[in-house]
Order: sequence, then C-alpha cells, then structure tokens
Amino acid sequence: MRLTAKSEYGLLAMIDLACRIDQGPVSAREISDRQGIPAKYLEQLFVGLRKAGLVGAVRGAHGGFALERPATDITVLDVVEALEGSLRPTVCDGDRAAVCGRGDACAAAGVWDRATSAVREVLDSTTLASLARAQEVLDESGAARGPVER
Amino acid sequence: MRLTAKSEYGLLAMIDLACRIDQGPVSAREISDRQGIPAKYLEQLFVGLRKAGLVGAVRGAHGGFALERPATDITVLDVVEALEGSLRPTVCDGDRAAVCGRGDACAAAGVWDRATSAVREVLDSTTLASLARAQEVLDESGAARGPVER
DNA sequence: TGAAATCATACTGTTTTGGTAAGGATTCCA
DNA sequence: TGGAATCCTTACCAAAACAGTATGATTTCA
Repeated sequence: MRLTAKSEYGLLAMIDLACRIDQGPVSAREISDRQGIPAKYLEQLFVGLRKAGLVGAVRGAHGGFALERPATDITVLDVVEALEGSLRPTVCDGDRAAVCGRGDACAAAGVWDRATSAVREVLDSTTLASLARAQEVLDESGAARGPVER
Repeated sequence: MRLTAKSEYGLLAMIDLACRIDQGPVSAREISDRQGIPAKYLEQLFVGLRKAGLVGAVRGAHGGFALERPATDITVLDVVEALEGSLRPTVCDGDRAAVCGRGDACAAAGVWDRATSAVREVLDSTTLASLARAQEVLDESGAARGPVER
C-alpha cells in the first residue's frame, strides 16, 4: 500500500479534466503548466490512465485528453490503481506471508488487511465529480480574496 | 504513509513478547528464530521500540526484551510509528502541498488526509493484547491439526 | 510541409529499503 | 576472573523504487 507522486499528480490532472469536461480535449502541456507537474512525467501518467480506460486521447494538433466516463463514475481509487497498481497491503501479502511460516494462521495479517480496506473505502467513496466541485468552490472563494500567493 | 518490513517484523516481535509476558526477558535471538526475522535486523528494530518506550531491555547473559507497558495499552499504531516515524500522508504533505500552488485551497489534499486517518484509526484500535490472544487461539487450533507445513 | 500533440522506450541520479559487518559494552555464571 | 551471552552502536552495502529526463516515432491539423 503506497501512495506516491504518481497518485498526487494523477489526481490533480484528473480533477483538472473534470473541471473542463465541455471544452474538448485538454493537452497534457496545458495541465502540466496549470498544475505544476513536470510535462514529460505527466505524459507517462496519462499512458497509464488511458490504458485503464479512464481517459480518452486525441492525437495530433489540438489533441489532448478527456474523461472517458462521467466524473461521477470515476473514483479516486480508480485513478490510484491505474497508476500504482492494485492497492494491496505492502506487508505480509502473497509470498511475504511465508515469512512468519504461518500462512493463514497469522494474527498480524488481519491488521494489515483491515488497514488496506479502510484506505480502499475512503478512496472508492470519493468521486472526481465531488472533488471537481469542491475545487471550483475553492477557486471561486480564492479568486474573491485575490490571487494565490506563491 | 508507508508500511514496510519494519512494521511487519516489529509487530511480529511485539506479539511474540506479548505472548510471553510472564517469562522474563526474551532474547532477540530467540524471537528471530521463532518468527523468521534476520537476527541483526531485528536488533535494530528493538532500538526503535526501546527508544519509543514500548519495550525494556535487559543486557548481559540471560537478558532480552520485555513489554514496558501492559499489552492492552500498546496499539499497532504505537509499534508502527516507533519504527516508521509519524504516519502522515506521503502525498501532498508539508512542502509538497506547494506543488499545486494552492496550499490549503486544494481539494485533493482532503482525500489523502482522510485515507491516512482511516489507517490510523484501524491501527490505533488494535492492541497487542488482542493480537496475542488471537495468535494463541490460532496456534492452539493449528497444533491440534498437526505441525505447520513449511 | 510544419507545428502540435500523443505514444513508446530507454536512461539516470537520488533515496529508500533491507539487510550485513564489526566491534564495543554490559551482565551472568562457572 | 574469564568466558559466554546479550544488548548497543556505527558503518557499510546491494538492490529496488522513485521521480524524473531524453530521444524519437507517430498522428493530426492548418
């Protein structure tokens, strides 16, 4: 169970797309500028997102990416697993269970499973739509107070 | 937020200790044999556990380690944080929040926070006492069915 | 055709991980 | 008193993961 920059960048990019669903394809370059994500790195992330069926790509000039499903049907878990692989316990999974020589008869394994399930539940119950809406509200109130300090 | 072999090994060792509270100090060597943990690596882990006040050490021949508090007062979170440091989101924490240039005005940050809180809650609501008890039950039923296959 | 954009693959410097090595310090027991 | 057992400390190391960069091919529009 690991959450790295891939998840962070990927989620920012997906929220960005969700905020612009009716504007046609959005280029990776545009998103990388807006979100402060290294351009070439973001390109790689979009490969994963596309292969997972979360975004569609339009190649060539004026191309870009767009959500392939409604934002209400894409969860944060979808994004994370597209980029980081299946979200399993990093400890005591698969072969590692053999470490303690107990297999199923290991009391510790249950704790890691419950922790992973708890994360999955949080990520799976949050949709891109709700995050995009929240971000728009934040942007509006921020704009009302003036530009963001950097 | 990362759970590595340190947490897995450390928790196994602590459960081992909790199952032997009334037997005086238990040596690292003994635990490493029983749990299949590299001996010298386990020694390092005990340094962290001792500095966190979770175990007490007795040096010299017939020395070893013992729980410093009742097993009912030690949670899995205590063990994990003693070994891995404070359990915070690995994404969008501290300086990383500056990545998106939004600071507090970032909708994504809330998701990572909720995920981390969910893990903390699971780990903090599980005590060594309950795990030790569960392990003893598993060991008994396993012993009744014969030796564990390896 | 040329610019804009995705797609694919390979490379790289840094950090983390999961140990190992070597020896020192302390305590018990014969 | 001298081992032997045990914890303590520090240093070292190889492999993997991470966070990008680099290069170039391919596709599309104007």
